[in-house]
Amino acid sequence: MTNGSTRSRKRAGAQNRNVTIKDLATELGLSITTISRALNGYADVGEKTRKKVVEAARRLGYMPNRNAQRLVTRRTHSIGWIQSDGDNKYSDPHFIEVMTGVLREARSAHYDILLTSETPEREIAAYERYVRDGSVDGFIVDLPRPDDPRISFLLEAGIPFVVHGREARSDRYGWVDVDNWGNFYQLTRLIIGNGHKRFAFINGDERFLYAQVRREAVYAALADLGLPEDTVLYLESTHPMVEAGDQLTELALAEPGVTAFAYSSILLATDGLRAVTWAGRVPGRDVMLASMNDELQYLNLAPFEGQITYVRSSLREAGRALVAEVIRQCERKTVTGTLIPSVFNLGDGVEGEALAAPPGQPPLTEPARRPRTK
Amino acid sequence: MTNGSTRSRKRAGAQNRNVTIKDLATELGLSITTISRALNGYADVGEKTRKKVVEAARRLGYMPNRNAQRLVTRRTHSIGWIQSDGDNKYSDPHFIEVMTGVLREARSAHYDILLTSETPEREIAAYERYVRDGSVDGFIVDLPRPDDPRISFLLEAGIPFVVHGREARSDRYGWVDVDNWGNFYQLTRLIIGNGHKRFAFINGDERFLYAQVRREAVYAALADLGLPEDTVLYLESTHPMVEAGDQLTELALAEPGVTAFAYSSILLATDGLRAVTWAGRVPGRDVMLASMNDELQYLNLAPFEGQITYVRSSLREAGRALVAEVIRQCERKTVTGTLIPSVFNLGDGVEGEALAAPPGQPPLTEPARRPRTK
DNA sequence: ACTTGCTTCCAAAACGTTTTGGATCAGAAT
DNA sequence: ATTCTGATCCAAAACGTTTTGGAAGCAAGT
Repeated sequence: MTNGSTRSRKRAGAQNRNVTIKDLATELGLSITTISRALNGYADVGEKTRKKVVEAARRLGYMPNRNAQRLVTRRTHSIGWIQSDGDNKYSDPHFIEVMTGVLREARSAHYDILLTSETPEREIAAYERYVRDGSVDGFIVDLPRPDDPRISFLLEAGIPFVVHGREARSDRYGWVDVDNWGNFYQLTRLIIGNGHKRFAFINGDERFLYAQVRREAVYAALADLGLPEDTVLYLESTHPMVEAGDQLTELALAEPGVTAFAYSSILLATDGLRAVTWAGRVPGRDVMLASMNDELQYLNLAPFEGQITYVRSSLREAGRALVAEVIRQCERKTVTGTLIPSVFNLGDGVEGEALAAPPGQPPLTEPARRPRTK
Repeated sequence: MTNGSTRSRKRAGAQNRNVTIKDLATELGLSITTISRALNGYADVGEKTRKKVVEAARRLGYMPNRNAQRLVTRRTHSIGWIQSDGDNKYSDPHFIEVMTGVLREARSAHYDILLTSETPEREIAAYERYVRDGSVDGFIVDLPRPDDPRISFLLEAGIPFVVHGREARSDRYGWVDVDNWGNFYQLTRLIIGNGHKRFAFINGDERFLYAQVRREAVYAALADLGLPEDTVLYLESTHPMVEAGDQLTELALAEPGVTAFAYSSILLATDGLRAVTWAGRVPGRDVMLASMNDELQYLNLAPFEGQITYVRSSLREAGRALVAEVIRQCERKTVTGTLIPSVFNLGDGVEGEALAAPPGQPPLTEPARRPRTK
């Protein structure tokens, strides 16, 4: 496939050996022990000699060999991200958003990210291999599914990992999540509280837990409000760019009585806004759009100002928290959960009083999804 | 920012040492030398003992420690991708597309990808560090710019690398590229050949070489056809999702005499098609759309069938070729260039005879951009 | 004078591989 | 009988760090 090979030429190949700790030792007439301990900030090396060592290290351009360090310390200072090659989820702009945060935090913590794709069959084995052969210290697991086999395995194997999301076992591992349940419970109340009798909910891919939790939350809110289930017209988009928001919105517009739209992604919502406008409806007057907004960095929301009610939360912040948590886990052996904050942003003409959840309602920070009876 | 920490709990922490080559040696009563050479397929170990060794290795779940291997062989079997944290280019869906190919080829070649983001100031230093400290064997450089300092540095330092794109020095390093020049030269001829007197060209970000080459090609084609420069209305989109194709297309529609549109990305083109349709024009009848199509995996082109003339080329294939080339370079010290093939796909009612380039025209496989006099 | 304690340094072992330079032995060639 | 030739194995060194368990020197306390 990659034919068309053209030129060919030898490379210089200057096989210059790197400067090692031993070079510094002979240069300064010290032992390699002292060099090592000086550079690593131990207290048992004199202040004047430490100065000399760090000066010489900088002057000779010394750079510790990370493989030697890893071999002896049994810590790699790098964490793995194994992408399932089967699904197309990482062509999703949301993936990039959290990866941006991951890379940024990793850099500032002096950790590396090992990115791999693996076929579903070999995926589990890859998790074991990468930690057993000394490639990584731990993993980040994105987009958990119900009874996710990756989580089962990693828990069983005792390998450090953090999950972007929660499920039934989330008190046993480190996680980072947004309050999916609370946010969509609230969005539903908001829509109903603004007088809409029927609305469409265009959700994300139900194979993933976050989408299931959001669906539960919407139906739970309706139940708590004493409204029938068909108050919501439920639609699903497996990919924000394959099944675009405008097509699904047009579908919903054809249904009688639908005057509001809830979206699981701001990408779906902006597409939906276009369809709504096209159909001659005016948001804030005769129609209401509400959405989760994951703050995709490339998306300019200015043109949609005031036309979409959204609750925003930063996926990039989640990415940062993910690597912070997995590092914490590698270094202190404790697992903790982190909730990324969300903030509501009401569109023009939208009343927000429904946001104050009345007593007796389920807590907004519902820790796990409530299984829905089929 | 990542407040809301909740639970905390100790982890099991079974500090079980991994099985090493030494364990195999004592288990089988052989020397570690023999184990190593048996596993690595050397000829100086008997066939029966080799059988025993691989069987024992599988039985005990032996996995070679990669850091020990890397330390002694001075080869890491992993390649680096350093992303500039300053620009937003990797929120571009095109990035994901090539990364998909990169990861796939890396996996099948048993290489790892080290992904990092780095601030522009420290970027160059990072390239040196990652290869000097034994983290990676070489690099993939994406989206080269004019006189790209990364290329200058990597050439100077003699570090293995491959560039996704070509420029003046491209005979001195390994590269993978699509025929940007030829493709846009041809697209221009195609538009003119189909009777259009004026057209808009909505290009990508001119900070990157690929966009500059495409602009050169369009103007070169016009010059070769004896047409004035203002035959083309030149527009630039710095990001396919920030400056969307529909807005720029509406802008072009307002210009007098514009009946055709060329796009640097299929994302811009599909947006543009929407704007054109909105304006009541019909592709194939009174308007023509032409585009580069990078085969984004999530993009469903079926709804646009026949309405856009495009030349498609696989970014995923380019990704595969990139890691293949950098591996080849690490192992055989030769640099070669690879041209990813392109194929034209004419829209409804579009005549393709202009595609046969008349003699005297510049070759379609123009190796580098022609500097345009300012 | 003798111990104690503190500061500053270091030799040697260890981490888990690969590779070098033989050693051993059987059978074939001389 | 001796040498030669493969075939099969191995001891030891090396890769570049960190860490362990002191040693040396010196001042202060007894």
